Amino acid sequence: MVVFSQIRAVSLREQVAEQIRTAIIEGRLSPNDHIVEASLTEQLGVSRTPVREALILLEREALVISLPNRGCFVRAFNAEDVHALFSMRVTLENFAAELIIDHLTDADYERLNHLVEQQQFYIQQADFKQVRSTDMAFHQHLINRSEHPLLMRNWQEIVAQVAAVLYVRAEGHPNYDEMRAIHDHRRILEAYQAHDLELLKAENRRINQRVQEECTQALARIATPEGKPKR
Amino acid sequence: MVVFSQIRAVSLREQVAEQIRTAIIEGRLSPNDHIVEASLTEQLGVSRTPVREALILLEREALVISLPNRGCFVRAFNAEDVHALFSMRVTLENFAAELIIDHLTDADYERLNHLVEQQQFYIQQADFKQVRSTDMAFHQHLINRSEHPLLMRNWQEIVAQVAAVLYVRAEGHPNYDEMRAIHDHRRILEAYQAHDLELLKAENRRINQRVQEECTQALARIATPEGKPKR
DNA sequence: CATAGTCAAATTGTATACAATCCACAATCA
DNA sequence: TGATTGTGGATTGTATACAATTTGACTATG
Repeated sequence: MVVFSQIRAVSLREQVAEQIRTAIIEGRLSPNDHIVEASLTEQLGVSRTPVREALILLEREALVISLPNRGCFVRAFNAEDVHALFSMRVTLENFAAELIIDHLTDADYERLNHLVEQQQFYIQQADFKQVRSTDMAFHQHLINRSEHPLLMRNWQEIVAQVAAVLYVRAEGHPNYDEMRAIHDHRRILEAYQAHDLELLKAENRRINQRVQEECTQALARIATPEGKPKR
Repeated sequence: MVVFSQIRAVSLREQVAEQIRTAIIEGRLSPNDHIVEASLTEQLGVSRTPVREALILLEREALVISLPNRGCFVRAFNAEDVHALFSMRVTLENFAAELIIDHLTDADYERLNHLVEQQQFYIQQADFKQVRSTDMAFHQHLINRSEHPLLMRNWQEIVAQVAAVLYVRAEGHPNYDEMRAIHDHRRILEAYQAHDLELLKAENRRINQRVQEECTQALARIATPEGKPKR
């Protein structure tokens, strides 16, 4: 008899990490910004210890870069980074595809279709935060369905980077056609339902290739002259 | 005039992490062991802060599991974990293969052949620590050659787990034929030199499949009755 | 006998204090 | 003037002190 859901205390470390992560993804912290521990300590009302520990987590997600005795800087993505990011994403998504293509249930398709419709709705509402969120949920569902702990872990580590880069696309590519994602997702679903692994992989490659190019272009448009962490 | 080589300060955090990592890989810390911060503080002669930070790093490598307010426990691998580990390893190695198969130079082949010969030498010397080390160096060289930062990062995160599991194989599979690895590596090199990506991928799958089975068997042999972290 | 309540020991989580390091800029000298 | 060398302030790295949580044994109680 399952009535209650798990309660878990979430440590300050995690809360701090989540706040910084969101700030980076939403662009409130800009690339190459120096993250000073003492400043976060003040703003968040916690001591330096959880702040430091949060920064160690974020360094592992490659959202910040830590230089010894100099501190943490918000990661700046260049074209090569974006390429690496999306090529890894394809690799992981295609791995997930191999694992799940013959195991998706009607409930999965229902859920995935629902997410696509929801995303379309949010596009019409011009609520782009929710658009990103449902978009990510679509991909996340496929990954989770693999029930592969390492895959899910590695995915989690790049998903924040992807989000950060997609924010850049939104900035530097204002007239981006959000409906493309809807069509992409539908084609992915069709390939899954046809149990056509090769088609699916090709679609994933094609889509990520395109998104990568969009991000790279956006990146070039808002090109920051400086390249490396400064202060 | 180059006289001196670079000095880089390596933080206590990293040193502590390295010590714990090695202890786990070499089996001096056993699965499900409770890692008490205060105890490490004494043994290593540093304060709790770098110890805590090192444990956060190791948790990301999935070598330890941290339970809130209860502490860190040495990761225990079961058959599913081993399966997940090696399937991810194949995925990453095959991704690397795609990236580098047409870009390996004579210097690369020379280096790789040298590593194989070196490994064979250490097998004859029965120096199994060095055998593991050169074996890993072979795979590491291929990964590094991809120059794909995310791939190298993800690889780094599973390499310690692989090492820990291979230690289990050594324990529970004492009459393991070390020469198999030599043949495997030669076949990998042949596939690379033939520029036959599909053959290469198949070899990787076959090899990892076999190693996985060996590890699973070894695991079953030294089966610890208890399953979950206790204390 | 089973259940609930209480408390102490161990351990982790957090805050703060102190030491080491880095960097910018002034001071010095050829 | 230009290069090099002190010096101070800011910032991170480390140590330690204090608070919160968990756990298990023990007791009380029906």
